[in-house]
Amino acid sequence: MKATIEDVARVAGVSTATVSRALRGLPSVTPETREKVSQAAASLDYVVSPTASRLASGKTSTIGVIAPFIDRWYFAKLVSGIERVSRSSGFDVLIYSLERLDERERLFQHRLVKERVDALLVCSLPPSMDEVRSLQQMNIPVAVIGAEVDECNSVRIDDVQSAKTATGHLINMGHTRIGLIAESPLQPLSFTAPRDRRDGFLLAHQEAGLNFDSSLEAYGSFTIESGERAMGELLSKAQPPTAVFCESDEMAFGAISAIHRHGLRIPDDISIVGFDDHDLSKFANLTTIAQPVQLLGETAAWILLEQLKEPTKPRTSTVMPTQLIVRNSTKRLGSDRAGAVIGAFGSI
Amino acid sequence: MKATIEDVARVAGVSTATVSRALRGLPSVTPETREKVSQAAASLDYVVSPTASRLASGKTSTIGVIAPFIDRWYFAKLVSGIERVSRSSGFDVLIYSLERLDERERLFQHRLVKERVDALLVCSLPPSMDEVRSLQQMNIPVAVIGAEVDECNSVRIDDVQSAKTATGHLINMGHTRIGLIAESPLQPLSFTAPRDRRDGFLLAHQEAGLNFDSSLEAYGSFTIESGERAMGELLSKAQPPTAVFCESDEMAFGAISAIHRHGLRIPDDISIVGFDDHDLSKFANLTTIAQPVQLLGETAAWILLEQLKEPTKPRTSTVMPTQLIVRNSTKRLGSDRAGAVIGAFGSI
DNA sequence: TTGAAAGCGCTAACAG
DNA sequence: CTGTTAGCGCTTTCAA
Repeated sequence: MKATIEDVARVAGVSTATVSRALRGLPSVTPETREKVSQAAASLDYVVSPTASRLASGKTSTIGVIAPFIDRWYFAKLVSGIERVSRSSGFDVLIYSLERLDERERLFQHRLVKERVDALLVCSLPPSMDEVRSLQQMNIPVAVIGAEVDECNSVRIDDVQSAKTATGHLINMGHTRIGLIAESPLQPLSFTAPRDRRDGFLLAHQEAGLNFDSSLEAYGSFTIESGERAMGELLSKAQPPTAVFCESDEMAFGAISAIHRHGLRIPDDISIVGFDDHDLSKFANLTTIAQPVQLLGETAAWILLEQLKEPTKPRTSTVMPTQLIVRNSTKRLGSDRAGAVIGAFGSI
Repeated sequence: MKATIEDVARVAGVSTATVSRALRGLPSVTPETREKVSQAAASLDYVVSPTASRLASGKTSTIGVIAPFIDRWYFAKLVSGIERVSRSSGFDVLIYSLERLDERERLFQHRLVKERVDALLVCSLPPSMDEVRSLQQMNIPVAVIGAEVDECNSVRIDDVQSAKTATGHLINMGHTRIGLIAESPLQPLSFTAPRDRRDGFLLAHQEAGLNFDSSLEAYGSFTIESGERAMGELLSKAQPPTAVFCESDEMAFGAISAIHRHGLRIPDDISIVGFDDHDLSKFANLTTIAQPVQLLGETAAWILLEQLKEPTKPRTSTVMPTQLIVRNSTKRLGSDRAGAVIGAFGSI
């Protein structure tokens, strides 16, 4: 029933070693031999057993992906990019989602991963010191997406600069009381992007000689719901902000919702800037920072694959460009509403 | 450096066979022996080599997931559910995305998959006759999510009934000119859900003694953009519909966008019903059919795992419940707007 | 309950 | 360029 390499060898009239070489496209095989082998393999409907080949070669042809979630827009896009380039190089992708925190330790600590993966992609989770050490002990190529980590490849955007640009846009429009919807510092998974974005926000103020009223900071957890709640808090202030920078588009969606629920209008009463350029942002007419998420994933996977081919390749640190996309959720403070452009999700 | 089962055996003073049995929790091992082995393993920081154990046992402890995309809300949620329950049973999840169509053939045809997977989960892609045959030749448990397929386990919702309910809601509200934004029949990947939803839509008309004006049908491809385009077509009709049923929430988002772009209001000028209950639908105030997507994934994975444990378990066909969630994107034809509820994505 | 030994199907030296 | 021969690290009869 299921043909092995021996069957192929027999039919082709060569040794198993030759079959192995021929099928893997190694150079030292005559065209004729290769052809003979291919035909034999085809006639037997033979496919190599990845398991056997992994055991013998010590290579798994698999890239591991560690991500905190996989059902959020950002991570799904990332994984999609990773999967695309990995598979096109014949690599499998093994996903480790960290939704349960206790798995985190198990994942980074043990050889569990090392045994099943040739390279590792860590998404948006700067590993702790200990974890970095564990990673290094694995002695496999590692790339981190969305953070800069010593000793690891990294692919990311400049969160500080991007947030500064977003905030600068608001400041340029004359806003001075600008709110911030940021990730709670209590968040157990320690991302760096939120902190960086907050820094950029602050930096923009500083460079503009503006004072940030820290009562205008509210916390969310990168979800719509939390963004809505946070915006609710800001709106309940005695003197609410005239503009708000949200560390993610999803929180911005929540904020938009809260604003409308309070009977206010965007951008007339409040301007909103998000971060990500979520698929829906265009339709929500949200001014935001666009980052090439899928491309981040593709690039990171590509770097790892290159390093697997050529182990001497040096570590790289790639910073991808972002772009401020001005839509209709922001306007100059005090000005009339610009034109007659109606937002996508007009009031229902 | 890396300990093997032999090292453990030596330290524990037993044979490798016993180590294997002890570590896998097989019954025929004295508590004392097991304890000795565990300690030895721990002291050596030993983890089994999945590769070796796979080759020896013929089991991969891996579930394969075939999905057309992984960066769309529905599929990401599905995968998330699958991953959760698989991993908690010690199974890896291998994702095969079919974004490139040519991969489809390769995937179903060959033993490529069979060699790396103990069971297969096919998401929303009713396999063709040939493909079903291929699947059966693999002789492994297969579950299909979102479609009913002979000889396979299936986990799904009742798309016909759900769409009928959604449409019925519109009809109950007095609408008679109801538009339909459906998947293009030209779509190469053959899903059944779209067809079923269309059937349900038609059925609702029929049972209400209503005639469906087929000029009110427009096509999309389950994306926001395509929904927007489709709605644009409907709005350009001499006599546009007063309500529209969209086969997915994402297309509904696009439709909403188009409607506002045309200066019309929801639900005052047009009512909209979607399908899915996307994370954002609550905030877009979209009336829709909620389906338990993550649960579908969890259930399907669970069924497969059970069948792997107990190969005699019969195939199952599970239909999960859906629910009409009435929000503020629909209203009775001709009535005043209900109350003062303001939509989440109020006009920006 | 435990051990000995024979593979699982392939790859990787090492010869030739 | 091709064949021979050891393993890779585990599981699994079969005996004891």
